[in-house]
Parts: sequence; C-alpha cells; structure tokens
Amino acid sequence: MARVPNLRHLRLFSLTARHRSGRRAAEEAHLSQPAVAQAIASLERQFGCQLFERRTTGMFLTPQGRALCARIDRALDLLALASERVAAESGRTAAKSPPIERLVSAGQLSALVAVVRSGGFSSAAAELGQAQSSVHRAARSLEQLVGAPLLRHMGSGVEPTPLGADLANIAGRALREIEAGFGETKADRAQEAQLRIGALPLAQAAILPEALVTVGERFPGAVLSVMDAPYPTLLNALRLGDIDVIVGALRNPAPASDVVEELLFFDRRLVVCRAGHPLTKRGHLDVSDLAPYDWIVPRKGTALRLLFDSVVASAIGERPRRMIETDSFVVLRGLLRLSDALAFVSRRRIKAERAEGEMAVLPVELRGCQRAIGLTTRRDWHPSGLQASMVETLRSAVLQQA
DNA sequence: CAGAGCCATCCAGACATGCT
DNA sequence: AGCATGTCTGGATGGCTCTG
Repeated sequence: MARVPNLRHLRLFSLTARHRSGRRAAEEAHLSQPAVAQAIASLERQFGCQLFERRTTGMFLTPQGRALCARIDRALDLLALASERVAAESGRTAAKSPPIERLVSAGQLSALVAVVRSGGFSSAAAELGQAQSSVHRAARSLEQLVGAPLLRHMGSGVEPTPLGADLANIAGRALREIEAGFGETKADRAQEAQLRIGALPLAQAAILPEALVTVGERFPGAVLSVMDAPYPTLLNALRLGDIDVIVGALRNPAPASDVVEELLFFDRRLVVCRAGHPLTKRGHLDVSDLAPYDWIVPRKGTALRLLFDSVVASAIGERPRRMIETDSFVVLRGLLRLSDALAFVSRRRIKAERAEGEMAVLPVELRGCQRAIGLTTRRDWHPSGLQASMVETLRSAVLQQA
C-alpha cells in the first residue's frame, strides 16, 4: 500500500470539505489556517491531484476531491468506531476521549493490522518492508496510547487480544478505504482500477476463468487479483477488506451479519464413476444400488460434505462402505480412474477439468443436490464507480455460465 | 488563501543486548 | 528463533509566524 497519509490531515481535509473553508476548519480543529492549508497541500501531493478549488468565497471540492471525501469520511467513521471500542474497554464514554485519529498514526495502525494478520513482528516487518524493531515499537506504542493490551506473546509468535483483533479489523477497513481513495484518484486519471476476488474451489476451475477474461477485455487497464483459499480464509479476508468479493458457493444464510450473499444460479451435483464402471451397464438404477460402493467425499466440515451427508448418505440410508475424504479434484480423478468408487461432483467441474471422457454420470434421482452459487461481499463495501461496473460485468459473465 | 523560513518533533533504520 | 528494549542518527514531517 502507498504510504498512508497523516490521519490528522485527513480529518482537516474532511472538516474543510464540510465547512467549505480552511479558516473555519482550522477554528474547529484548534489550529492555524496555514496548518490546514499545508495539510491539504500535502494530501494533494500524496494523492497526486487537486482536491479543492480555491475561490475567494471558500474552498470547494473538485470531482476527485468529492470521491476521496466519501472514502475519507468512511475511514474517519470507522476510526470513530474504534475510539468507541477503546473507550468501552477503559470504561470511559467515547465523547470524553479524544478521537483516535488525533492520538495515533496510520503507521501504528498499519503495524497492528500487519502483526495480527501475519502473527508476528518479524513477518509483519517483512510484509511492511520495515525493520522488526520499528513495527514492534509502532504496535507497542499504540497499546500505550490505547491504554489496553492489544497483542499477547504466545510461544513463537503473537496473537491479538479480543480488543486487538477488533481494532485490527476496524483499522484494516479504515486503511482500505484510504487505499481505495488512492486507487480512485488514480483511476479517475488513468482509467485504472483494481478488483480483488476470492475464488472458492468450483469457481477457480469452472466459473472464474471465463468471467475474468470477459472483465479483462471490458476493462483493459484494470488489475484483477484472485486469491484462492478455503472458505473461512476468504471470509476473513473479505471482512478485513483484503478482498472485495468472493465468487462461488453461498452459505445461505450468510455466516456473518456484515456480509451479503447474492444468488446467481444453482449448480447441480451428480453421482459419477469411471467410464466402463459396472453400474453404467445397468438400464435402471436405484439409490440403494449405490450402497455397496466406496465413495470419494469432500473433507468433514466443508459445506459440500454437509450436502453429501444430507443428500447422498441419507438417501442411501446407511453409511457408505468406505469413504476417502479429499477436496482435491486431481486426487478424486485419480481415484475414480483406478477404482470402482463413486463421487459427488458438479458437471461444470467435470467439463472445466476436461474429464468428460473418463467419467460417467449415473442416472440416479437425488433430491436437493444443488448448491447456490453467487457473489459474497461486505455489507459496508463501497466500490468506486469503476469497481461497481467491473462487478456488474463479473456478475453477468458468471450468469452467462448458469 | 498561499508560500517561505524556522524550529521542534517524529519516524524508522541500525545496532547491541537480554529474555523466553 | 523470535520478541523486547535501549540508544544513536539522519531525514522527514508538522505547525508556527510572518508576509504578500
């Protein structure tokens, strides 16, 4: 991330925008007018664009300033929320404690976020490109300012206290808003934007590649980054603001109140076996015919395994003879090729992996064996205009594959 | 409102050393 | 191995007054 601007400057920017006057902003902030003018000039240098039009009647936001102002106000709101959490921890009221952006620096917040994310000072320092002692000092001085422990030393690393985790989450989102502000002021000039996508297993192979090509063609200057990881990791990254959207199976209901799921289509799961399997020679199949065979199933705890247990295992009426648990399509494919085992896979996945020739779909009636596929976003995510268009294109590209 | 000049403060790196 | 702390250093930053 680009160097985060001084948080006090951001507050002065917000005050100046609200009052349409540097002098009145200075009065409210108990600073001199030149201090405000310099703060704004410094922000304009950092963001690389003019944020205000200076007129004799006052200071007025430019279009880029307006876009940035929305981001900055949201970041300051998040920091106000952080102040409330800190105040609650110390038993004070938020009104009695000074705003957190006046006490702490963006560097301290970045340090906390990086330490919580990476689980250690050394790894956080590597992530931030700073010395370990600098990150350590920044995070520990933040603790002193907050007046409560935020990080605990555990064995060979550190882990956050509940307040530390909470603050890191809020600060991370605030820093992302500011970072998005950098992206937007830049995007307005160069027609560049970034969309960070989390890809769940089915989406990785079967849905995203085509959708990414479509978005890439429509937005040639855009940077698309894809993170593939298990659902809990992606959900955490989404809530921290490290990714913008998750594409793939929905949990329905959404697993947290701060994320929203948007259903795009249902993906049907099929019972498959190797080509030439004895069951493929049978004219008619009943669910009970599947019982004698081994099964290759998703690992315990995954949403797909729950679906398998509720649809297939319960339809068979007994636990399959032997189950091999794997989430890897490569392993599943190999096992199917070498045995008479059965598996529960999506037709899209079979097609995407070009495995049609070696797998046969068994004509078994199974009720409820479909998964909701769609987009998951943060409830308070505010995409830039370009990002919103990119998501819209992504949405229609995914729908085209329904 | 903007800019120059000044000064105090802050920040981060480097290094050393001790602790768990 | 990785965290904690202290000290020193140079450079960057921030806020002030004064002036136009």
